[in-house]
Amino acid sequence: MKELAKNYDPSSSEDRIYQNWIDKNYFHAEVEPDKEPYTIVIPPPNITGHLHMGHALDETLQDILIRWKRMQGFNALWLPGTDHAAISTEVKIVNQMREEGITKEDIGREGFLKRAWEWKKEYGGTILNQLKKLGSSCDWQRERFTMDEGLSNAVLTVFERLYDKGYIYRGAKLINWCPTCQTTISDAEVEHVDKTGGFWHIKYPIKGTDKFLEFATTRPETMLGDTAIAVNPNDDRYRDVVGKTCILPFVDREIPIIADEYVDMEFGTGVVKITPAHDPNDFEVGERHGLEKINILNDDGTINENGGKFCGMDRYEARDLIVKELDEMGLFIKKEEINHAVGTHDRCGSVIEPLIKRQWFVKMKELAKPALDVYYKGELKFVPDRFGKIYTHWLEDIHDWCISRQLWWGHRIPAYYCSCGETIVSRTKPDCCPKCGGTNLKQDEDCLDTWFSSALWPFSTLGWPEETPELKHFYPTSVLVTGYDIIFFWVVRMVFSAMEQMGEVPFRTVLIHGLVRDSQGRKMSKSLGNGIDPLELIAKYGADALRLTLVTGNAPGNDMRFYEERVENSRNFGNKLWNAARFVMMNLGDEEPQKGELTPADKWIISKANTLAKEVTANLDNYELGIAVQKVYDFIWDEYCDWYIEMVKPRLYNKEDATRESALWTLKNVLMTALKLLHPFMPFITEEIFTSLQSDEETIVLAKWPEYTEENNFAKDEQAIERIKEAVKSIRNLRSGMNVPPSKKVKVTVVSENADVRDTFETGKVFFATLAYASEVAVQSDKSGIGEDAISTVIHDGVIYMPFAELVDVEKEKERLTKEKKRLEGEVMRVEKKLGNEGFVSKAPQKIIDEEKAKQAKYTQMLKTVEEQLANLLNK
RNA sequence: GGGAGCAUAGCUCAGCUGGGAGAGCAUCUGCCUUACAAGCAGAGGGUCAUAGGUUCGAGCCCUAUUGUUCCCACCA
Repeated sequence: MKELAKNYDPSSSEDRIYQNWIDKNYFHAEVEPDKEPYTIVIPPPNITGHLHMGHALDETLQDILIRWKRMQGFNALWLPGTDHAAISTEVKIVNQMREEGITKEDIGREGFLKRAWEWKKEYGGTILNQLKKLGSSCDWQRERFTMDEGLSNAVLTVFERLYDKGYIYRGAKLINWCPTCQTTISDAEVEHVDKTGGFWHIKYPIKGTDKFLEFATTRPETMLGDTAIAVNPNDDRYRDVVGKTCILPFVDREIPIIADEYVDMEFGTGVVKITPAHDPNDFEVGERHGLEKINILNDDGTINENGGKFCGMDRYEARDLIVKELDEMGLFIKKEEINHAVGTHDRCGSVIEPLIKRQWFVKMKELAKPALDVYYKGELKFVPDRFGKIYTHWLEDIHDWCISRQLWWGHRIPAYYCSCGETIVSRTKPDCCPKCGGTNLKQDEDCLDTWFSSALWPFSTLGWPEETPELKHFYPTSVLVTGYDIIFFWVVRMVFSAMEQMGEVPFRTVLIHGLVRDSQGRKMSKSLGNGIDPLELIAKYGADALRLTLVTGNAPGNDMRFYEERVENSRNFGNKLWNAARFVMMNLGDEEPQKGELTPADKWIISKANTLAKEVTANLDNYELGIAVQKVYDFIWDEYCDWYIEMVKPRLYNKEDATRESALWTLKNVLMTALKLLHPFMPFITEEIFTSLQSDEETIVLAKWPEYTEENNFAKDEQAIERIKEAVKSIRNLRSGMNVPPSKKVKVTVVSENADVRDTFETGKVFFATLAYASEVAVQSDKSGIGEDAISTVIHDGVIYMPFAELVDVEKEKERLTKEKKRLEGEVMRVEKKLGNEGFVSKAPQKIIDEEKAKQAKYTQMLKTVEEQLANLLNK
């Protein structure tokens, strides 16, 4: 027998247990064609990342599913890996270099990449090691990285294929430019932030008249790129000026006054300046009217040579100066404050400048269709379902995806330009130009959007484009677990990529979770400094406690507020379980108990555990993880610890008791079932107890998941024990009301005319006595031998008497019984009203009616007994 | 301008297909009962946002309203 500490200490065991799992290779999944696969690919964290609460939640959910399915006998594969995170990583390295006084240009592309790979080697594994602390049962032998050779090959293959099919094209379009990161970004990466800003009212002189056209703008500096002024064609105010021109100050350009439906007559003055090169709407207007597109910005956000004398100034500096000079010219009218949505870069927060650049795009309309179809056909499900709407809305209103980035860290675009003007897209560098035969080919300088490679993750990680056995066996994956915040970035792109390349969904279900917020409901963020470090919590309370906290009391898709007190409670639960196990082991000693004859109490807990297995499995099947774990928690704490263990104590302490061994057997076996049901949620402590209880050679990781069986269903015994529990509660309530300490034990007499009830209490006499703090228990059919002044409490089909004469305060007793009478009268009335309702009796299901009838009988009987008791009291 | 979520005990939240309102924390009372004081036993506390409707029956379904949070969107 092992000596076990009184308090469970996760820090002393978790790392050891995890190492053992790794050594034994439990998490590795081989291709086994006979076994049904269950696959999850991890949302690859960035190599720059550190484990935060969001990861902890995401990984916990995945680990629960994987561990559960593994126990169910599936060939469970959880494939881990990391994302190269193009911008994040590049920015990080550039910053690091800046501290050393080096720039990218100093060391060149090759030098930079060399450095980046070194950085990856050093820090890229950090987050994965942190995942291990959580207990994640990933197959580490299958770890992948988005820039692995195989995955890079997948990227190039997809690029080439999409290009050949005409889905990828290069063109000069209006794109989102981040002047800080100096790269394009996709629409999904633009975050619209409401800001108050200036709204400058300006007027331009109309040529050939002494009139002006007044308009307002939030970005005065873009006037340098204006190529028209627009009004609504139906606007009578401006009918006569359409077709005339304005003179653009500073650059002295003559720009036409045009009419376009886009202009809202109601808004402002009904006049809009048109800058096709720097605004998406204006771009469209420009296309319709054949306007010139003049780019006035450099990549760093300064004004370029098209800005005349403002050339070289930062755009904001130029803005102020332009307004000032317009004022001097008498063209500035006023400045208002306005609240409007400003596009910012979600990574660095800089204001995005729309501008025209030649970039690579994916044509999305057609690719989106199959991704929508699979959702509407039900081949792809979201849990909860409402997130399907977010998914479809995005796909239905999709724009072409700008995939080129002006970065070095990432997959370089496999396009080669010949001096003859030919563009060749090829996975490998062509020897010569197929058109002119020239050998002076230059590869495109840009890299691909990070999400281009993560979009392929569910199949590239399994070996695609090679037809590997893994791909055949494990694809499509079973479920994808992720937060609602990356549906656009990732989920959407994985689905259309998979549909195009594999012709099949990448996963059947998307399980969406919410955000982990701080105790005040704010997002955890670096800038607020309100982040809670999961690793610190693990060190303090253990990974099991953190996991339990993250999964308890939270419905799928909903955000959760995080309180450390909740982790404390989870830790306490672990300790409770630990002590229950300690109790079992102390009593087991070295025995291996035989089943023997089971008592009603044994059957009751076995039956409860049996039902539990059924319900927990059903909840997990429906992704109701929080409900599932709550049930296991309640079973262990309330039923197993607070009732069953207390019930069997007298049998254990009496070595002569004939049912002692069956008590031990039941204690152990029910505990085993509970441990297994809990294992996916709290893997470490369950393994620690399991191996202590069973043997070090076995593991709960591969234990068989409990299943409901008919032979373990004991409805009658459940009912009997519930009746005793009810009586115990009633007695405790009574004693507590009179402030009787548990140490004061008295004779308890159960009086019932019902033979079954007498039998129940007779059989459970010993533990009933313990639970009810009784010195002895008598069970009889009438009141004979009970003192006149005994106090009583009414139970279903009986009365319980205790000799508390000296403690009884007659007035208080009257009050108590009157209150009880009132309560029961209420119950009887409610039930009778229900049963007297013709509509209820004729329409409600029979089961419900029967239940109500049983209640009617019970409460009527109890009411009658209480009335008798009360009458007796009044007679005194 | 569209779309979605949330509103349940003092606090934070569960409540799965409609069938007598739950948990954790907090509060109050009594217990160091030989597994556990990170514990045990008991108690108080809710017109389930408001108003209608459907139903024999509504926290749950429908409609409207109020408050709140979030997402999407090109009103300069």
